[in-house]
Amino acid sequence: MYASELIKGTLKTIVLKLLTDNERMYGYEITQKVKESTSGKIQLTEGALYPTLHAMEKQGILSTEVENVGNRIRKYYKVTPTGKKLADDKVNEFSAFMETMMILLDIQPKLS
Amino acid sequence: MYASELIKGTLKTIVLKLLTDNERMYGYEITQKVKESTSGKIQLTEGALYPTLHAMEKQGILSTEVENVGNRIRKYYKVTPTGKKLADDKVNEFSAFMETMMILLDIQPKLS
DNA sequence: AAATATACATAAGAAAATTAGGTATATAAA
DNA sequence: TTTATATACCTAATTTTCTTATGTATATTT
Repeated sequence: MYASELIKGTLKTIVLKLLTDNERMYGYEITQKVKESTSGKIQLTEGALYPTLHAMEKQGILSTEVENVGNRIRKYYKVTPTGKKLADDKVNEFSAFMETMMILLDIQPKLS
Repeated sequence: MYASELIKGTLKTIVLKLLTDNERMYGYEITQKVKESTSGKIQLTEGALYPTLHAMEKQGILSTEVENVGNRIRKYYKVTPTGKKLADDKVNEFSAFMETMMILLDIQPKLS
């Protein structure tokens, strides 16, 4: 796990990226997907995720579809067209930010 | 300029890196150096920097030397031995974090 | 039967930054 | 020469964002 301060500010970017790649996902699914694809190094907390999802819906970045799975409720999120543009911008911005930080901290990326 | 939320959490790492490379620097100098070497893309605000410097001194990460330059005061900061270890850790952690984010966001670093 | 996993949610508090203000000297421009 | 900009420090109120804690409820595994 990384120091939480590092992860700060990247939540929206991560959510938008996952939702552009996956058509629709529900909150809990997002937490599990991030945990899995980062080998547990990034773990989104529900206390941070849910309020952010609600805010993004309110802002028209995401839309929702509620479904009943058995007796449980499941709330799927999708990116709106507005959200798609924002997703691109956010990912590109993070990419550029990384380039800048690599220069500033004098670090090289691992080649894969 | 990057969205401020992106830069959040990186302030201490940036300060520690600069101070390990430069022996000693004063607050204003740090803001200018960062601005210059990122072509203005990262601009530290004094309201964020000074309280952080004070906190780091209190924690034994940095030590200070006050000097008079003309009629003005200048407060130089240096990393303590404790700070040197932390600087390494912080930079390595950010580096690892970037690797993780590159996988998660599916972005490649520019080769230089 | 109890513990863990799934799945949502909110609310109090902490942490970290922004914004805005304050003091003061030095230098460049109008 | 006065005004604006640059240098150089600082703090305080507010905002933003996250953590921690808690709550509800069903499903599944031990």
